[in-house]
Amino acid sequence: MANIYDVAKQAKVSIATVSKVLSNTPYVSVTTRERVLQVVQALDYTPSLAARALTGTRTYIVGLVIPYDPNYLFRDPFLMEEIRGVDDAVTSHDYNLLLSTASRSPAVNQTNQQSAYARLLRTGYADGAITFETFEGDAPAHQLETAGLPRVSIGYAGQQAVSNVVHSDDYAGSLEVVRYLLQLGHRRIGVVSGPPNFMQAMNERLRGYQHALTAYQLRFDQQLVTYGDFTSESGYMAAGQLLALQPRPTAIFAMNDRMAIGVMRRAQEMGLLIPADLSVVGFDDVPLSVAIDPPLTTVGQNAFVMGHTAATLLFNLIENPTKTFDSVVLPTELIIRGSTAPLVG
Amino acid sequence: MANIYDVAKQAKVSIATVSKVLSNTPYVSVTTRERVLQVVQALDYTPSLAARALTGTRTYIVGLVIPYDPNYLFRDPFLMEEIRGVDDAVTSHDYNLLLSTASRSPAVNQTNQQSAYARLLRTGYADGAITFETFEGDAPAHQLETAGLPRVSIGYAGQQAVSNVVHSDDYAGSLEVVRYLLQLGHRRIGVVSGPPNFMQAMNERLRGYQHALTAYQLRFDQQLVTYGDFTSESGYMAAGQLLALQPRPTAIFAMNDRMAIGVMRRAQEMGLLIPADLSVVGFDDVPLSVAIDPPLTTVGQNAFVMGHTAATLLFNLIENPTKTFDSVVLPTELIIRGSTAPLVG
DNA sequence: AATATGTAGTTAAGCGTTTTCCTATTCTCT
DNA sequence: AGAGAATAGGAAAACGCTTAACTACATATT
Repeated sequence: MANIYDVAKQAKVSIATVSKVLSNTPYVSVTTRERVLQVVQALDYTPSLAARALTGTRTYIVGLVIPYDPNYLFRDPFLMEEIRGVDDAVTSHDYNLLLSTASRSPAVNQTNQQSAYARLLRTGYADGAITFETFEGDAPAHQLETAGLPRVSIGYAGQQAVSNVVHSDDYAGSLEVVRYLLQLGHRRIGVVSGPPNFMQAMNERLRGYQHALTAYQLRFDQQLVTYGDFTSESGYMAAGQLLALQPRPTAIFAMNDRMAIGVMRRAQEMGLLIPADLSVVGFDDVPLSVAIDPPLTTVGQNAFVMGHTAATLLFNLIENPTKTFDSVVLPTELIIRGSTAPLVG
Repeated sequence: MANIYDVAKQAKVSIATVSKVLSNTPYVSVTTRERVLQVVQALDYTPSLAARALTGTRTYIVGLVIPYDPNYLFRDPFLMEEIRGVDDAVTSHDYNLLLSTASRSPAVNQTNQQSAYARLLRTGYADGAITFETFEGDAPAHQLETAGLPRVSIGYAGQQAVSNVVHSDDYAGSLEVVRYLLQLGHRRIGVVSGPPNFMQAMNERLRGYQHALTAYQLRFDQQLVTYGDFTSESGYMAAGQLLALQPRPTAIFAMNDRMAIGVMRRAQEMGLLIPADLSVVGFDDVPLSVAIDPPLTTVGQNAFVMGHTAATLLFNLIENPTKTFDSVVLPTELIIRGSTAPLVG
């Protein structure tokens, strides 16, 4: 592979000039710049990451700390999209992504003694890091921060005062979809949430639900809230519970699409027509939600954009480490399809 | 952070000696070695990756090329486990993982102009690469190979003559489970496969199915083969098709556990008892398969081990690039649970 | 006793960049 | 026209490590 000397020689300049051209430093004449760039092209020259890193300026690498949790796999389709978003942003900044998987319980994994965060720091080899919602308390985030490594987390901060987080506006999305159901005339709205205290996002969605009710002077009824584990099977089960209630709910808000699909299946098996007898809404807007019958009304959130945003924010932070932020909240979108209808009678 | 000079100074040796100690080069006295190691400990010294890479010997980084395909997400829980296995092996070798996501169709992603493979090469920054089953033909693999970069792929080689691949013994696993059903007395065994020509693994499992039949002098009946898309919903649909057949199959082999769960649900809804009226088997042994009722008989394959193995093989290859191999096939395990029973009557 | 061999450790070159400090040339004023 | 500023480019140091080549000494071999 060509190095900077090869370029310099062919362009008849010093390596310093080549470096300047590549870093857009001023005081290089247009003709020289052009000439150098042409040689760069011709030789397919890419600066060596290692050498760049060694000079101490930039490593052109950001760490990606992926949480691993047996249960967490539920979030998977989302995770993958988020990663892709991160990767996209990172790549377009000419950066690279260094991966670490982090076990929730360190014991799971014998060989990995150090935490993913510690490893990231040890190599001294990243300009920043993207982490996901910190199960492990704020220790890891702080660990990175005290080491002076810019970090952006995807997810909620939790009780801890962690800054630089990005997540969807789960509260508002939930508020909006429940308000929509209320406007349709529904008053008894069942809920299928995620596992209690598993993800902050679920709490936020519950909060949105409650506030929507309050706005309509409705009492919150604990009976109407059930808990699934994100699988469509658990939605199916939860629906059984909810639809046995007297009086029966006329709408069900499942807090992800897969559970909503389970709800629909159960309802249909019970002979209920959707949306005539029961309105069903989900959350996420997974591809499957358009494919089913009737297509699912849901709250859209864009995992790719989330990852992309997080990475972009990280680059801002790398540019200017003092410009931290509290949290960036991405809007959700109410997507009305065929699974909801006004309450009749 | 401490560097090699700090260590050398404290240990009262030259930096060369420190380096030798760390790389286990002979001709360092035990006392000196001990002393150096103690200082290394005390200073929490870790060699700079950048500097190491620059000397041209090793980068201590391997690339991980993750395929991305909207449909591919179905394989997700598996992918995540495989990645974890890779990460585990890589970490225990004191290596790091550089991530690239590769889109099946380049058009999906505007910003990523170059293929993940090309990017990996450009940085010149990996000692090897792990890739996943190559949708994109053998071009990428060859691209890496001609660049002299050791590579191991997880999955099947496809039609192309790609070496250094590792995958499960799908054929044998399938053969074994179908033979087991045959031994139980079943003769009409329905199949729910994956999307046609999507993954080589599915073809292998079909081949196993056919050979098991042949061994029992049974004719292969195309009617008994249906195709799902790995979701439990698709298993549910496929089961409807299969169970409408006359005479009805007495056993169904779903080629992943999620589809098997869909099959079970459909059968149960139709009033069939499992395993009394219908035996059901899956493939993969996902955590859920023990949790359902009855627990699912399935073919276990270990994604973590697969990833770990691939990485370990890659390190062998890095040590000795000439020692390539054709393919490493990981055994599967027939796991008999409650969803299968001898055919009665 | 002289030479060869083995062991322990050091010196110094080199990896490919970035960047600071210089020098040289060309403008721009007065 | 001459001084100072702006522009253009180069020389060389520094980043932190590995390794080949070397020195020095102790031990073994003849």
